[in-house]
Amino acid sequence: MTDTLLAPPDDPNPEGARARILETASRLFYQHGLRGVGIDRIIAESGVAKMSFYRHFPAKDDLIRAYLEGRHRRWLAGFQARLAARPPELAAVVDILLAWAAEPDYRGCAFINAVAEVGEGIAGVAAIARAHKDDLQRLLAEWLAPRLGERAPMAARCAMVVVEGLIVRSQMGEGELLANDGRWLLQRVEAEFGTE
Amino acid sequence: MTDTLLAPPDDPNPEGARARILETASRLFYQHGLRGVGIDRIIAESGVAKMSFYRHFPAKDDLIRAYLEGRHRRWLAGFQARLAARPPELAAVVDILLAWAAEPDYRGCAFINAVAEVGEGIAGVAAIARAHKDDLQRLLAEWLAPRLGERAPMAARCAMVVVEGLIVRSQMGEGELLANDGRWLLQRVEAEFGTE
DNA sequence: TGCGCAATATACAGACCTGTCTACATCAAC
DNA sequence: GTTGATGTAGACAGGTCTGTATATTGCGCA
Repeated sequence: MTDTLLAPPDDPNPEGARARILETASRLFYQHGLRGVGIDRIIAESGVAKMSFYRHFPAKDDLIRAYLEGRHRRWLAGFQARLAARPPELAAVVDILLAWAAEPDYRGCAFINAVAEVGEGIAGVAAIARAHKDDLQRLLAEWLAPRLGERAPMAARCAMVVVEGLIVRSQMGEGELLANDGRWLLQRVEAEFGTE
Repeated sequence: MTDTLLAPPDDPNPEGARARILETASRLFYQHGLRGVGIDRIIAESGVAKMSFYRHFPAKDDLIRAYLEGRHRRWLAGFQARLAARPPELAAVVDILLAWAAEPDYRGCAFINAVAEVGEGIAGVAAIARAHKDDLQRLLAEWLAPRLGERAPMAARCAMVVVEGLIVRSQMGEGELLANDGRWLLQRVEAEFGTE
């Protein structure tokens, strides 16, 4: 299992201008925000010529969408791998989220952050973020299905509210008792939808 | 009661450069993000000269902090006024939040958004945001106290996780079943901490 | 009347940002 | 060997951003 929640890059080959640009942009965008990082910095830190950049990404917004789509795939892959390693009890979700939040460069959910920053200001961003959350909810529902049956989708929907709350509160530095509260809330969800 | 959750400005007098600047900045910063609005636009839309602006706010970051502090006071005042009008049952919180989320210019929590956008990038922003959340949690605990007694602080802490989840999910456009899920989750919290 | 203060209008400096352009190097395929 | 795709290096245009400087106006007040 990887050290970080995020699965490794699609293209592990550090050669290739496009892969290097995406890798650098992912790190910088997540850390400093979409508008907090300029093209020049991404070009400099990825060791690529400006013309190479604009050959692969006609505009900065294209890079932003590619970053979000890549992160969507990698984050979900990493999350799914960790989920699959545990029986379908929602306490596992709290463990995974809090291990993620404890990573040194943790800055919350990249998709919440992107919507919070630019809203509808960059075409496609809101749609990608929504798709990410939908896929995560679906993933949870499928994982819960063996235990909760046809009620799994409803449980996943409720769990998502708690999941978002845990992500945001840990981002705001409220790390103290999140493990207890999160575990307890999700146990309630599980109990509700697990019983007949 | 006001039409919006936000209480009216501290200085309802639209005369005075400082008040007009803050009013304009509040609207624009909330709507387009801190880095998405330039000084020039704020100056133009508030009908103020550039020198007047810099007399009141030595730098843009000072305006940003003033905006967040003002919003902190006004939002909490508006929320408290609505809470006070209802008996301390957590379903009221869901009603208030969803009425807020239904306002036409709703874009989530200004403090979550500010932290999501700039993180530690602007001095003081993270601290103001944390103070806002702490005060909100305290307010909830005090409101719940007549009903839940000494367990009110714990209930408020759990409720905050759900509150953040509801705010973020409604911001991401997931408005469908939030009322049901939110009400149900908070009823669980209430039941847990209300029984002996 | 004249002083002082707050505000206005506007020009400007210097940095940074996105995106384009030219010129050249490498290398594989046909 | 020529062609085309991919890459590097760096200058440049045009816009926007923050923040400063200059000159002027309106007004209360002594």
